[in-house]
Amino acid sequence: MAEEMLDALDRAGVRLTGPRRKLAALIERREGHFTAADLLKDAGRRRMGIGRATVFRLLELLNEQGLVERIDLPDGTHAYIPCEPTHHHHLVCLNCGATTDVDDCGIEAVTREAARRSGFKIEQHRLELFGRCPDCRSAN
Amino acid sequence: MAEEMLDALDRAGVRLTGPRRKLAALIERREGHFTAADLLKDAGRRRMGIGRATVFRLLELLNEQGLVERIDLPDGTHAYIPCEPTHHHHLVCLNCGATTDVDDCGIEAVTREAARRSGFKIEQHRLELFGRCPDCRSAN
DNA sequence: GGTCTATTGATACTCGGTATCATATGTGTT
DNA sequence: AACACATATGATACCGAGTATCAATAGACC
Repeated sequence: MAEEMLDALDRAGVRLTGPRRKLAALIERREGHFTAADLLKDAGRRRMGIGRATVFRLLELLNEQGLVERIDLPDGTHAYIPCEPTHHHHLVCLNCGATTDVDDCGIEAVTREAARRSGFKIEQHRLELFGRCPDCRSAN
Repeated sequence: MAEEMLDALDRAGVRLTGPRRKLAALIERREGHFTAADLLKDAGRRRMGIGRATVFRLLELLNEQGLVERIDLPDGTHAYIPCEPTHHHHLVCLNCGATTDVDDCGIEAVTREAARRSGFKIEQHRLELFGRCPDCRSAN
């Protein structure tokens, strides 16, 4: 997955620098959602000497490439999650933070119906689902 | 609608203070979504002498009562919108910021399907729709 | 009107993210 | 393999949204 990110960066025509490689590796080992601060702390613990700005810059790049998305947690805070660069929605475990992608699932029909009722022309939508992942369900 | 807010505050058992009444009136005259800074500026222009903290505190109260919701705009910024205290979703005009509420529209089926595919137990969801409102569509 | 607690505004602070800028480092070229 | 130069970097300062603190104020009930 770090490979995937580096490939995408390459394709985007930006440089494959040391800090970017290291950060991609750190993102790879993360599970569930994380914040920029989490990544920065990971890097700090390993004495990687990576600056705050660099972390935000990489996250922005990856976001542009669709490999990372910023989501709004129910508590109002932001987090980043690694994902596939196709249109999809996120399922977030409220207990452990694990995330999965789900594709369409019939949202199109919903947006069409909402458009019909409201007279709006709908151009974008965002759907976020929150709950318990299978592990956390069985763990209790 | 300002009445509605004041009633809700009363029901919530908090005091109906001057600043709260004034802010409720300001929210009433707003169209579309607004930020805390917008409200504060409104209040400042009218020399109401209302503090920053008070604005945030009222928005939080109204949010608890379901009369205001915080949404995440596509550009990543936050805004507040006045709304009804029932479960619903928001349609936001990308051009003028107008918002409308839409109710279920078949989302239940989508979450059920997503739950089936992923094994998650879904407890909450958030759907935000963005597009052009009827006025902005016809206005070009 | 008086009392007492909730609320207020000022201020300082935190936190996520961005702007700036001199220095360092990838990368395409030779 | 070294060159040149644009791109990326880290330090620092900054910004805007939101929260914590706290002495002063003002609703609400008697």
